[in-house]
Amino acid sequence: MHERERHGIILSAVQERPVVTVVELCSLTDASEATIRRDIAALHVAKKLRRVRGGAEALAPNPFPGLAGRPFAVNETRNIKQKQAIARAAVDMVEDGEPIIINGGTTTFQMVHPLATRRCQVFTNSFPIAEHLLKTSKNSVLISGGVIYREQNIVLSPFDNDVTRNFYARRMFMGAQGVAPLGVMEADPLLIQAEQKLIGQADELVLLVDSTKFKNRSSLVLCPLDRIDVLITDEGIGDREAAMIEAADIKLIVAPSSAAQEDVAS
Amino acid sequence: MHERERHGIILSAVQERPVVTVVELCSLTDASEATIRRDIAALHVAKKLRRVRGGAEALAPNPFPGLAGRPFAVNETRNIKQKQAIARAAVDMVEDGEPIIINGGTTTFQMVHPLATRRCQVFTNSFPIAEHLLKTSKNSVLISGGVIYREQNIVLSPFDNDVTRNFYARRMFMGAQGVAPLGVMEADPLLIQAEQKLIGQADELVLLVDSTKFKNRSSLVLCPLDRIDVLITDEGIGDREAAMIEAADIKLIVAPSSAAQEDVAS
DNA sequence: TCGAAACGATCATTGTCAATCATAAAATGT
DNA sequence: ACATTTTATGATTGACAATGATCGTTTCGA
Repeated sequence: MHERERHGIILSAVQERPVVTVVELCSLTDASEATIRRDIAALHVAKKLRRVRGGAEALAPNPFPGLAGRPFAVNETRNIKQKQAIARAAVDMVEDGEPIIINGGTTTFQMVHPLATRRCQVFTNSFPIAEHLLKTSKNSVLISGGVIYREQNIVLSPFDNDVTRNFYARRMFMGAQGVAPLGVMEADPLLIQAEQKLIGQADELVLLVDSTKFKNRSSLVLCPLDRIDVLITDEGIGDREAAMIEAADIKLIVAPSSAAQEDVAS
Repeated sequence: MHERERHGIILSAVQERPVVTVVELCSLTDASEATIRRDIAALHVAKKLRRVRGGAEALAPNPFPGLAGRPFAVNETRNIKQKQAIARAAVDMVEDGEPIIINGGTTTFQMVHPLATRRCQVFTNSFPIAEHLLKTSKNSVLISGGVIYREQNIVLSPFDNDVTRNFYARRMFMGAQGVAPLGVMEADPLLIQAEQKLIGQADELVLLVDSTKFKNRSSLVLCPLDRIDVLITDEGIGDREAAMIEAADIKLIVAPSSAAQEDVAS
């Protein structure tokens, strides 16, 4: 782990949460507290964040006040820029008025921003996505019913006969923990359940994964690769992975992450 | 939990309702009373809120407490004090851990405040209630699935086979537009549908209506009076109405509106 | 007036910080 | 090629701030 890497992790963590503690950053970066403090101090004088006792906080207030106090897990806040570019490319696929399904996740959550000016019919199992779309857009929002899991930020019914079965869309957008020749991988059994329920309610599965996900190997196989129709990722994807995707007959979309990035202030 | 985080939680809690007690903030933040007092004192000198005995209050009263960005219709925010007293009496009926059903509505919404320090299992079709309980309490929250109606602030599935049918509780708490010898009256067809779905999933129906509702005559009969088991109202109820309620074999609870009032500045 | 709740002060404990030193890897000089 | 310097990092320690618990006092309502 190099200095740049750590700084990137620290900055993305700070951007999505009001405060991040030194200890949290230690476990994120496998660095010692001393190093994290030095990093925070350096980023502080560079005016990239504000140093506070116990950790660091973002300079600008959190742009998603709806999520304050109940953020996504910290280790899922990385690669924000790539995720935003991917989410934008995903939203570019849909037309106004079109019904879509969005599965919960940190990458798919980024779709709420480009969706703010749209008027689609969105079905989701993610409470934060529903909340955000409800408050900041005119999209028609549907939510699946069931228990609201705070940690995973999803709504999941233990029963099969819920409203999910009555919604159908041409496209479903989903995230994942990892992508491998074996298939799409996910870590959390609850997320697997939630995604399984939604797969099958759409013709076309669109997978949103930043390029680091190709290196992840989670333990649970969500579905085989050939179930996926479109995969959107960022420019960090390697040739081998791209070949793997296209060999599985998946349409590969690489979201431009350089040009359209600087204007995004999250 | 660190200082900044607590301050954020305290400030958002104070903005969502006129007054927050120290004890409520303790259960929200898992901090001790001493720490909360220190935080409130610090935020007071920082002019972020006003310190009052028992807790803290917002500097500028929020005209639509709890409903940032998407308030209920303004004419439904009347009789706030009575509604809060009624809601408190309703929450007093339930024990920690008990499953309850709360139907959407402005009166039932007030239950989120006394529920903040509880740990019940709450099933609701109200998006704001679910949202609030998720963010400001440790209750287990379940939500019905379906279309989220912005105006009525409820989630309603057009299908019968949703998760609602799989949840059962001893008590259901509901509001209404009016109460007459004919039965419980409601104005909005959507609300009728939503309430109809929930009635039947509970043994006991508890109706929360402020005393002005006895004069309302809406057009739609939700259910006959004898379907109601308990009715909670405020001291403004007249003798004739009280007699009517007890004639229908309904347990009448009059929430004391004087004692618990003065701390409420709406 | 009395009792309960809230408050303020105090103190022990815990957690956080800054300074210092040791180690290892990379860069540099001989 | 070898030794030295530089740099980044991790570990240790004493100082200090934050927290939680206790206890006596004050405030408020009955």
